[in-house]
Amino acid sequence: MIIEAAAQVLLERDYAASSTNRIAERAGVSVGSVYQYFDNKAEIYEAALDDYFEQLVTQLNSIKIDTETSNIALSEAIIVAAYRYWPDGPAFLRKLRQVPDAHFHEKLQQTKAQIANFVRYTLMQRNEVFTVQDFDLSLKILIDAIEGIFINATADITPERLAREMSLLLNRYLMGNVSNLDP
Amino acid sequence: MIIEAAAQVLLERDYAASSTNRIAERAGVSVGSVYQYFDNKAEIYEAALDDYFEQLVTQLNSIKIDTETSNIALSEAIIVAAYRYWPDGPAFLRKLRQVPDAHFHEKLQQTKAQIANFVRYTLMQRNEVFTVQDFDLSLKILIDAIEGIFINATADITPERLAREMSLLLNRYLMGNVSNLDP
Amino acid sequence: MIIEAAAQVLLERDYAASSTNRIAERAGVSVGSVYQYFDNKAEIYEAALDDYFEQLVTQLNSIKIDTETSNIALSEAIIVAAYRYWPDGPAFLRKLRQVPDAHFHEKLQQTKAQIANFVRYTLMQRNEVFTVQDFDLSLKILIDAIEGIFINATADITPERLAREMSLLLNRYLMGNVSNLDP
Amino acid sequence: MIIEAAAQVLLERDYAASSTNRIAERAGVSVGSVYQYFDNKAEIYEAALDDYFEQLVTQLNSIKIDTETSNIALSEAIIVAAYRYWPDGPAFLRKLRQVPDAHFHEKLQQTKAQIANFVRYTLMQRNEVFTVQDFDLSLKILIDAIEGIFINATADITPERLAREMSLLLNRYLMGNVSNLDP
DNA sequence: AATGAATGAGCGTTCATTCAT
DNA sequence: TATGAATGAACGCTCATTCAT
Repeated sequence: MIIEAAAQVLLERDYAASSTNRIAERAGVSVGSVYQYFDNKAEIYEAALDDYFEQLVTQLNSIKIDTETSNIALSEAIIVAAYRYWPDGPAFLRKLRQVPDAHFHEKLQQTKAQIANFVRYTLMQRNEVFTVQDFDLSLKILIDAIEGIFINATADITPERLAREMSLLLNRYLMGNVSNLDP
Repeated sequence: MIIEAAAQVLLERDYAASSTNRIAERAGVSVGSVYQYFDNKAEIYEAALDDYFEQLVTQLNSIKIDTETSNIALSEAIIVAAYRYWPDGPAFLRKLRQVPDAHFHEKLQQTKAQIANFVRYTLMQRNEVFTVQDFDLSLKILIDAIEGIFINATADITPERLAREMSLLLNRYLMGNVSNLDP
Repeated sequence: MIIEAAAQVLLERDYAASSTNRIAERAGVSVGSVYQYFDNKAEIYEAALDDYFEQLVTQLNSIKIDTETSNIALSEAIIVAAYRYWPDGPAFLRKLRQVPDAHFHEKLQQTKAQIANFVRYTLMQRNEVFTVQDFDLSLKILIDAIEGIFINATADITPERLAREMSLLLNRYLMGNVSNLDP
Repeated sequence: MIIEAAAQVLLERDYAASSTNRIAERAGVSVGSVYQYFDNKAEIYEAALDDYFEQLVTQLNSIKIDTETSNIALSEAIIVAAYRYWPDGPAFLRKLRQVPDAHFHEKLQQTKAQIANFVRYTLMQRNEVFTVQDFDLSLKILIDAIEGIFINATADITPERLAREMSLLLNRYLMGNVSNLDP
C-alpha cells in the first residue's frame, strides 16, 4: 500500500529523500500510479496522517470509560493506546514535521484539535474541578506539551512509564492544588 | 550576516526552499563566501541554533534570582526571557526541526540537555520538595513538554500568558500534591 | 544515442568540459534521461569504452586467420582493423585517459588484458619461437607499447603505414634474433 | 615549492581535484602567491613538466657514453636513469595526461621531440645499421611506445627489468633482422 | 611581494511531475 | 487503470581567478 510505503521510506530516510519514485518502488507500483491516487507528494503524507489518526481513534474508542476508572488509570489507558499502536509513532511524527507543505500543517493542527476535543469530552464527563483559569487554553497547551513529550520519546522509556508521567502532568496541571505555590 | 540571512529565509520559506544560493543572496554575499564560513548547509543551521541558544543564555543570566522571588515569578521570568528575545522563536524552532542532518539533531539534543541542566540547577538552589519519582526523567519530560508548547505557540497568546501556563505546568508537575487524585 | 554524444563531446572538448548537461543536449535528451541510463558520469564513459572494445572485437573476429597468412600480414590486418573502425580512435582513447574515476581505470586495464589474451591466443596458434625470456611480461609490455603508439598517432600517417610499423615492432620484439646485439 | 606541491597533490588526487587552493595550501603559500608566479593552473603543470624533463636531462647527461659500452648496456642505462629519478614518474605522467589545456599538450609533444632528438643523437654516434625504412618515423613511434610502457609501469616490475625489455624492444625494432619473419 | 576573502559560473545530480503507451 | 521513460528546474557545492589590503 502506498501510504504505508511512504511511512516506511520516511522513517528510514527523511522527507527530502522520500522521493515519490522511492515510495512507488517500495509500494511495488509505478510512480504514475502514485499520482493516480494522490495529487502531489504532500497529499500522500496527509493521507498517512489521516491513517495514523484513524487508527488512534480506533484505539481510543476501545477504551472502556466508566466512573469506576480513576483519572490516572484512564489517562494512562489513553496514552498507552496512542503509544502502543505503533512503536515508531514518535519517530514518524517527528519526521512528518519535516513536510514543508502548508496544507499539511493545517491538517496537522486540525488533527490536534480533534484530539483536544476528545480529551475535553472525556474530562467533562467526569465532573472534575479544574483549577486552571482558561480551560480551553490549558487544553491546547496540554496537547502541545504531550505532543512534545511524545515526539521526543526514545526507546529507553517504557510506554507505561511514559504514560504515567504524561498522565501525572495532565492531572496535576489541570486539577492540581497549588495554593501553597501560588499565594 | 549569513546566519541571520539563513534564519530569515528559513522563516519565510522552509528548509528545502532555503537554498544556499538563496541564503547567500539574502546575506548579500556569494555562495562561495557561504562555503568559506560553513562546510555545508546543515552547518549554517547548526550555527543558527548555537546563536539562538547563546542569546537565550544571555537572557537567562540577566535574570535576578534570589530567595525573595517566588517560584512562579521565577519560572515566568525565565520563560518570558526565552520568549521575548525573538518573537519568531517558536516558528524558527519549528522550521529548524525540518533540518534533515543527523549531526544537527545531535546538537539539538545537546542544547536541550544544557537547558535541562540550567533548570535543574536553578531548582536545586531553592530547596523544594519534588513529588515526582524520578526527578531526572521528569526534567527531561518537562523540557520536551515546554518545547512542544513553545514550538506550537501562536501570536494570539501573549508571552506573559504563555509563560504563566508553562510555569504552572512546571510547578504543578514537579511539586504538586496529587494525593486526592491518585488514591 | 547518449554514449555516442558523450564520445563526440569528449572529442571536441575534454573530460572536464564534457558536462552531463552538454552530453544530454548533444544527445537530444534531458539530463534526467542520462541519469536514467547511467548512474553517474564516469559510467557513461565506461559504456563508451565497452562499446569501443566491442566494435574492436567485431572487427578482429572478421579477420580470416589461417596458416597461409604471414605473421606480418596478420598483425597488420589486426592493427588496421583496430585503426580503421574509428579514425578518431587515438584521440578518443587519449581523452578517455582523462576520466578520473578509479573504477573506469580498472575497466581500462581489464580491457587491455582482454586484448592481450586475444594476441596471446593468436600467436600461440602459430607455433612461433619466441626469443623473449618472459612471454607474459613481454606481452603486457607490448600492449602498453602499442597503446602508446596508437594513442599518439596523428593523421599524417596512414593506418597502413602505422600498422606496418606496429607489426614490425611486435614481430621483432617477440621473435627477433639479437645474438649480434647482445653478446 | 609550488611546483612540487602541485605534483604531490596531482599524485594524491587527480587533475580536477588538484585545485589551486589545495596546491597553495600544500606549498604553504596563499593562492594569490601562486598566481603571482603562474598565470593559470595549466602553467603550473607546464612548469612541473619542465622540471621533470630538466631532471631527466641531468640524469641522462651523467651517463658515460663511450664506444666500449654495448648498445644494450647503454639503452638500459638511459632508461634506468629516467625511471630511477622519480619512482612515481609513471603515475605522475599518467596524471599529467589529464591536464586539459591545449598549450600544455603542445609542450608535452615538444618535450617528447627533445627526447627523440637525444635518442637520435646518441644512436647516430654509434654507427649502427638501422633496418627500418624511415628512421625518423620509427624514432617517433619508438618514443611513443616507450612512453606507453613507462606510463603503464607498475611497481611489481623492477626498473632494471623494465629497462631491459625497453632496451630489447628498441634494439630489436631499430636494428633487428627479420628476413626470416617477412619473406 | 604576499595575502586570503570574495566571486559567480558551472558542475554532477535529484526530484516532483507528466503523458504517450 | 497502470506504466515508467522523459523532463528540466533547482539543488548543494567547487573551482579558477581577482583584488583590496
